[in-house]
Amino acid sequence: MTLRYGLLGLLAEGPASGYDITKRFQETLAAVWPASHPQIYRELSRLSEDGLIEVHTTGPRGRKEYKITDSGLKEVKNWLANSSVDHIIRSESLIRSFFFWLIEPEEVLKHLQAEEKYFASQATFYEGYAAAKDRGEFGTSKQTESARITVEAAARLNRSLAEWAKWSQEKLNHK
Amino acid sequence: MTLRYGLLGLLAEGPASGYDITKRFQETLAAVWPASHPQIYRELSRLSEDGLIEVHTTGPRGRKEYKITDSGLKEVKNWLANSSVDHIIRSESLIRSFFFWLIEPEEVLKHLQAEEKYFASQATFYEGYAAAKDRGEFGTSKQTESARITVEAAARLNRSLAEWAKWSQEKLNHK
DNA sequence: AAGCGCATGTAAAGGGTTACATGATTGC
DNA sequence: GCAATCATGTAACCCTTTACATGCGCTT
Repeated sequence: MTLRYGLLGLLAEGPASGYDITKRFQETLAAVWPASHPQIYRELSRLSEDGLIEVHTTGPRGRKEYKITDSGLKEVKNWLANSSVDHIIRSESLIRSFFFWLIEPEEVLKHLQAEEKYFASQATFYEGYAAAKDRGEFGTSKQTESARITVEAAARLNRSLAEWAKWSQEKLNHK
Repeated sequence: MTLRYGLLGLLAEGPASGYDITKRFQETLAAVWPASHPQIYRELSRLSEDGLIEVHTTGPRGRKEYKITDSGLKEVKNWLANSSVDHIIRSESLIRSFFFWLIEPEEVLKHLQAEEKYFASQATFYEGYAAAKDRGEFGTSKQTESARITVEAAARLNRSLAEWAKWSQEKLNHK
């Protein structure tokens, strides 16, 4: 159901087509909830069937702009305010660490170095994004303020995983 | 494919039945990669078909103990050493934050308080677990050392999300 | 007129959850 | 004898990914 609410949330900002939303998802939400275009188009059809969104305008090349309906807006708000949070997190990166004992320490170190580099570069990216938002480069709308909070989480998560990878290397070296 | 390698990894420690592995998954890997028993039984059948594991002994109540084969062991090791890491992380908790602007600040604060509490309690749990491991309560095997690294990640992740939730509340209050 | 990017979709296959179902053994 | 727990599985459904498919519009 999460994708459903993600789409409603994006449409709450204003009308958009499946294509627009796909791009928006890639740009902003891919870090916390990836979604591919077939999935998005299908879910938009369902939302439309259920009356939570409706076709606003049609453009060239069969472009369909969707608009959120009143019941759709009610639905997202209710999700945000009253539903319980699903805390499940899956990380291939972390499950791998559980099995490090199966390979040679040198290979583990090599792996952890690459992981540290990856997470650090991600963290740096989000930290820079956060700083730009703080300088006001994306305006001061409510939406921007919420996005700032999400970016903070992405930055912190990646930074702490980078530090974890570093800590793990030290742990392996000192014994 | 990740579940597949997770099962092979657990079986690399020694023979176990689907039931045993389900429990083991619940206890140790649920934090980083949840798996339900139907999924596990199905994957074990496939692994057996593919010759990566084999039935070792059969016990009471149709209990089947599986044992990893040489090619199975080769397969996990190869996964760990040579395959590229999938860094995708999905978090409903974080995608929600992107849409905070849709609800009242008081509701956001209430929500963030609950989130902070949840993540902090998880963090405390894993930190305690890590401390127990450091006191040697789980022995000093290679497996324990790897698990220690995974637990460290779980602790850090949850701690940083708890801090993020706290930071977000302050951010909302100071403006 | 050719090629690129816009824009929308379908199809197939696999991953994952939830509910249902069954029977055996152990402990009280 | 009864209840709890062990132990395995099937079925139905939904979510997600990857590959395939198509046609329009703009730019060069």
